[in-house]
Amino acid sequence: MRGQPTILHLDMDAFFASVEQAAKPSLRGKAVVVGGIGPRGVVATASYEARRFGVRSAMPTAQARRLCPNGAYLVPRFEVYRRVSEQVMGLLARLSPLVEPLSLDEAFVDLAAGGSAATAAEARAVGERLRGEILAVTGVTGSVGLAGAKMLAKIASEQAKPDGLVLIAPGTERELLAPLPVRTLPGVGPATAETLRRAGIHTIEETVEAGEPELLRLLGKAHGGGIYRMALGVDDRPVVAERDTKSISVEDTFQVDVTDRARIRFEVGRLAERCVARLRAAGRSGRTVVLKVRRYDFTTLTRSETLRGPTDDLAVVREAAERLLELVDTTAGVRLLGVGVSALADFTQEDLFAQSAQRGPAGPEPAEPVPAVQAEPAEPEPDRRWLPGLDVTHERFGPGWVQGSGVGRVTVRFERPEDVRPGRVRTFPVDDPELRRGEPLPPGGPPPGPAELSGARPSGASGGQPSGSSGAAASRPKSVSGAGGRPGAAGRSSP
DNA sequence: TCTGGGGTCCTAGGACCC
DNA sequence: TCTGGGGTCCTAGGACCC
Repeated sequence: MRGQPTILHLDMDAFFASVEQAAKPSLRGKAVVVGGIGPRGVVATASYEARRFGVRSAMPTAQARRLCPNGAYLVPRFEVYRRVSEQVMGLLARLSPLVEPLSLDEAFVDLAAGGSAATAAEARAVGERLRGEILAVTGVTGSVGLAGAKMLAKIASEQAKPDGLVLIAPGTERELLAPLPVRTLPGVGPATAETLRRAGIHTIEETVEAGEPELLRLLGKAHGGGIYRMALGVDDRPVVAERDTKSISVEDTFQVDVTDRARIRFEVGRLAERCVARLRAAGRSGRTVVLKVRRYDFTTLTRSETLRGPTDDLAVVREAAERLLELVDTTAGVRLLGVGVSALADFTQEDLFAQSAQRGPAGPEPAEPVPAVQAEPAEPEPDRRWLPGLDVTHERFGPGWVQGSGVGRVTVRFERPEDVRPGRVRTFPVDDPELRRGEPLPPGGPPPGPAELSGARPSGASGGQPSGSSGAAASRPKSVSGAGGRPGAAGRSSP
C-alpha cells in the first residue's frame, strides 16, 4: 500500500478476439467468439460485439451459438497470441524491471521501481503513453489501472474497460470499494460469494462491517483474513518479476465419453508424451506424477505418485501414470484425462544412472507391457486441417483463413491483416491439393496509416456477416477445382 | 449439444519420526 | 499402556484465476 498510484495493471481488451479482428479485416466490428468449437467446447474470449448478445468467457460454445448465431466462431491461435503478448510485455519492460505477467494478456508493473513515475500525474501520463504504444505496435487495445496496491490497480483496469485508463487516488479507496459486490475482490469466487451471501454479506462494505472474527469463522484463517484485508483496501503484496513454475500438466476432453480400457490406456500414454515434451522443453524435471480423470458425470479425481527422485524420462512418467490408472474405475465412461508433473526441479542433463535407479520405485513391479493397441479413435475426429480461424494458403489465391468447413468443402477468406476491406471468399473441396495450412498471420501488418491513427476504422461490412462452419455449406462454391464428388469421410490426422 | 485447459494456493488426514 | 506433541512428507480434493 503506497501513497502514490505507481502500481500499474494492464489488461488487454477481449484479447484473443481483438487479435483475430486485427488480423482478419472482415471481422472488424463483428461478433467474434474464440474458443473450443467442438461439441464440448467453451468460449475463451468474446469480442465486445458478441458480448452484447450475452456471450461470456467460459460459457459452452453451444450456448453461445444459440445466443449469437451469426457470430464468427474461431479456434484459438496461441502462437499468434503469444507473439503479440511478447510485444506487449516488451513495452512494459521499458517502464520498469519489475513486471509481473499474470497471463498472456495481463501484467502488473511497479512504476516506482522503474523510476518512470513517482506521482499520480506522472503515472497517468505513463499509462496513457503505454496504451498508445500498445495500439501502435500490436493493433489491439488494452486498459490500464493505476493505484497504490495490486488489488486496486486490477479493479481500476476492470473499470477502465474497454480501451480506457482509471487511476484510484490513494485515500479514496475505502469509499470506492464500499458499494462494490464482494465478487469484485480477488479470491472471491462463486463458492465464497455464496457463503458470504448466506451470512447476509453482499458488498465490500458489509464485509468490513461483519468484522474479522466473523470472516475467519466463515472462511477459515488464511482465506478469511485475506478477504478481510482486501475489503479494507489493505494489500501489501509486492510486484514479483520471476515466479517459478510449480507444475506442468496436459489434459484432453474427449468429444464422446470413452469406456474402452485399452483406448484409455493409450490416451494416458499420449498425454504422458506431451507432458514430458513440455517438461523437457522447459529444462525441468519432476518428482510427482499426477493422473487426472473426469468421469462421465463430471466428478473429477486425481491420483498421484511421488518418485524417489526427479525425472524427465518419458518411460518413467508414462509407467507411473499407467500404474495410477490401475487405481481408477473407468467402466462408466471418462470424459477427460490428464497427466501432470509437479515437485519440479531444475535438471537438464541426463543422469541415466539416477533415472534407471528410480524405475519401479519400491512398490509395483515393472508395468506390464502395453498391449499393441492401435489409436482406434472411438469418435469421428473432425478434420483438424480446416478448423475455422486457421491460416491456410492456396497456390493461386495466396494466404487466407478458414471460415468454415463441412460436407467435403472448406470455405476460405483471402485477406491479409493490412487489408482495409474484407477479402474474397472461395470454397474448395477439403482435399484440394492446392490448399495447405499456412503461416499464422499476426495482426501487425504495416505501420498504421493516417486513417488508422485518426481512429477511423475500415468501413468494411460490405460483405455478409462472416459465419462459422454452419454457413459454409450454404454458400455456393464460386470456384471448385476438381470434381465435386464426395471426397469420403473426413481424413484422420494424427497430431 | 452443459460445463476447456493450464495453472496457483490452501486444507486436512495419515504416516512417520524424534 | 487409555492416549504427548511437534514437524515433515505425501495424498486428495476444492476454490479460484485467466
